[in-house]
Amino acid sequence: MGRPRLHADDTVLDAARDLVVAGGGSRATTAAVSERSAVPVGSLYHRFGSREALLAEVWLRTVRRFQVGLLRAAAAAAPGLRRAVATAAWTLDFATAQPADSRLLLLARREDLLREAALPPAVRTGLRELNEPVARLLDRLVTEVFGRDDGSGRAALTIAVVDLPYAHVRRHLLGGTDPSGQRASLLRAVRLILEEAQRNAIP
Amino acid sequence: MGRPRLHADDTVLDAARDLVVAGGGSRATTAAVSERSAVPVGSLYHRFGSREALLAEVWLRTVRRFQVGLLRAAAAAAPGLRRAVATAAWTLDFATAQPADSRLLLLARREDLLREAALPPAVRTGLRELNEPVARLLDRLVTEVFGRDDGSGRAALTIAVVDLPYAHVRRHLLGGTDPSGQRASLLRAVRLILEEAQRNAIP
DNA sequence: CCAGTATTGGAGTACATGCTCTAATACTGC
DNA sequence: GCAGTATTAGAGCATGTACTCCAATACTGG
Repeated sequence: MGRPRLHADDTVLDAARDLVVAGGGSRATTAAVSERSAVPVGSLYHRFGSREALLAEVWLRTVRRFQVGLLRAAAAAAPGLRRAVATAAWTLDFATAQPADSRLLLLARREDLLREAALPPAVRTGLRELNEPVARLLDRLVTEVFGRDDGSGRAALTIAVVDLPYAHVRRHLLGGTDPSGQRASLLRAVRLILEEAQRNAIP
Repeated sequence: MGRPRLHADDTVLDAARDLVVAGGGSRATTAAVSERSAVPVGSLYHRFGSREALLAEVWLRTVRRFQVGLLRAAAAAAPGLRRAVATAAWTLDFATAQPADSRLLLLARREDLLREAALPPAVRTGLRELNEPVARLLDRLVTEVFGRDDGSGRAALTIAVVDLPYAHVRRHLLGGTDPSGQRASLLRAVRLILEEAQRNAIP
């Protein structure tokens, strides 16, 4: 079945990710990825088809890694507030465990890496289906924490569990400090916001 | 003293900013900026010297606008908790008043727009001095709110006054909704976090 | 050992991009 | 009106970029 592969896909994806993280999407040129990964451009195109498809794969791999851990952390926690806080905590823990991937999620935008129009169909559907399990998790958390599908509850939950940890980690990664240093005080803030929203929601 | 200027600098900077916000730093090519602003490339180079310098100017202008307003809002408020909340509020108000600039701050990184090495010295020192007044403001808030330079107090303050408003505005700008809609509930959360930290800090 | 084949490897190509150059232009002070 | 000059304007150039092409390579099944 032909000549065996000499370079693992992850080698290429790691190189591309590191370049994007270090200097923005435009710095990950085919030549730069080739040099950093020691994989010739010809091989890059044989594997991925185009620069866009390669960068899309970088993005997909990272999002998948994050979400697998997120769903696992949420599943392991007790229902209600506990689960919500555990969800928030995962963003911090991911940043500590996988700093490079975390940087990609926090510092690059999808639009910087890929124009959806110019992608192979398989990748496009992959992208679209990624957010679904997480959306379902949020639905579940809303009903667990607020008892019903409350609109303003959902807003508070998103802020507390998604946006606030995101902002926190982003600031630390940009500043070069360790986000887990203030883990306790961040999670306290998360809990406070949710409890306050609970009080407002059930008057 | 020579031919009068036909195009205002801000016209060019606006065009470049909008391109960056819409599609990432790499989309703001000299040709694209020229077309969108209706200013010929020759004029761009006559004014700004290089593409890098132009993008740096875009960044500087936006950061300056944000920080001038921030410092003014903080100065106008009463000391202590009030001032801290007013500081947080400014991030929201800026997003409402200057959505395009706000998008730039939230969605672009400095590294995406410029490599510090390749900049005129004046711009480089400008960049470096930008954050200083804001850092001093944070110091001042820490002592006002917590009485002394408390480490955990500083953590809570940064989370409440920087991270939380950032997260809130980001969510709304990405989703296309108006961040000021939940202004009251966001500021309540800011106050809650700070009060809780005060209780923990002075036991 | 011999097809058959998937992969390697890098020189070569067409094109986009940042930037330069110079003539034309339209104002000011004298 | 006449220098003097800052700005306009866009054609042209050198370089960097994504991508192609094809011979060479190294494995597998028969």
